[in-house]
Amino acid sequence: MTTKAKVINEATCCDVEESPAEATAPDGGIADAATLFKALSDETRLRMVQAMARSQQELCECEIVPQFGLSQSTISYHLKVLRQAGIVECEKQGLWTYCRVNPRALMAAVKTLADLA
Amino acid sequence: MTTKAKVINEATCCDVEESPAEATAPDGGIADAATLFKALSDETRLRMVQAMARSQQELCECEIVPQFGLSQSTISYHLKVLRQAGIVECEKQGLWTYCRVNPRALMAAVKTLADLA
DNA sequence: TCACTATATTGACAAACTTCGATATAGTGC
DNA sequence: GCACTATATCGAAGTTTGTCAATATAGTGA
Repeated sequence: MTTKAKVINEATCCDVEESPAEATAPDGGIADAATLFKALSDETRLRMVQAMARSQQELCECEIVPQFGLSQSTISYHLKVLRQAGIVECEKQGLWTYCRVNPRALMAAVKTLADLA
Repeated sequence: MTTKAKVINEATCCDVEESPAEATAPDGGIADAATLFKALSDETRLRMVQAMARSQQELCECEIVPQFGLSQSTISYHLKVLRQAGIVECEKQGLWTYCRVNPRALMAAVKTLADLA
């Protein structure tokens, strides 16, 4: 590896040969982690997840809508983003859709982050 | 709380009185958490953090640039985002800027995530 | 001083995201 | 069937993000 310590007495700093192998290596799930963090990067979605986490029961989407002052279609969109990232799981029961946090997805993110710290 | 369990025998689901107090309450740092996750939501930035975490020494920005196939200004931009989110810390030494991960910021994110799981 | 190096900033542009209203889909109950 | 409810999807508008080339700023060393 060409990792370089703080040695000031060097001519130039940037004569590092490129290592695309490392850059494009199958880094375990960095792309997945990015998707996950992107889903969590919106304040509304974070609050939605928080509401689900705090509720002991599964939350119905129609209970979420009035709490956020956003249109139903917007909430539905955010829920979709969260579902696609695997952060929440929803179950349809007749007309209603019940949602809950998927702790395993969050814990995977925790692990990724902890490895970077 | 009007949190509702899975009780199917109800007329309508949505006669929940709005509770903006709960929605706009001073939720400890949800906005900060969103900023932090936003900084981590880009694959390039995640890889940059990963590179810094893996390197035992502090990394010089000029070492990062050739590894990502992106322009110097783009890398500089991403570094700025990471710095502003508190995820990395940089130190200028003459011409070079040395960067390292700030584990405390990452651990704060870990805590936020774990609380949601 | 001058040439060179590393980094930051600016302006432009395309792509992606967030939001809405309108509309579509589908279950419930009369 | 019909009216009503809950969700999903679509299309449009406005905002934000990621990227680059060009340029600016600043340190180094002859």
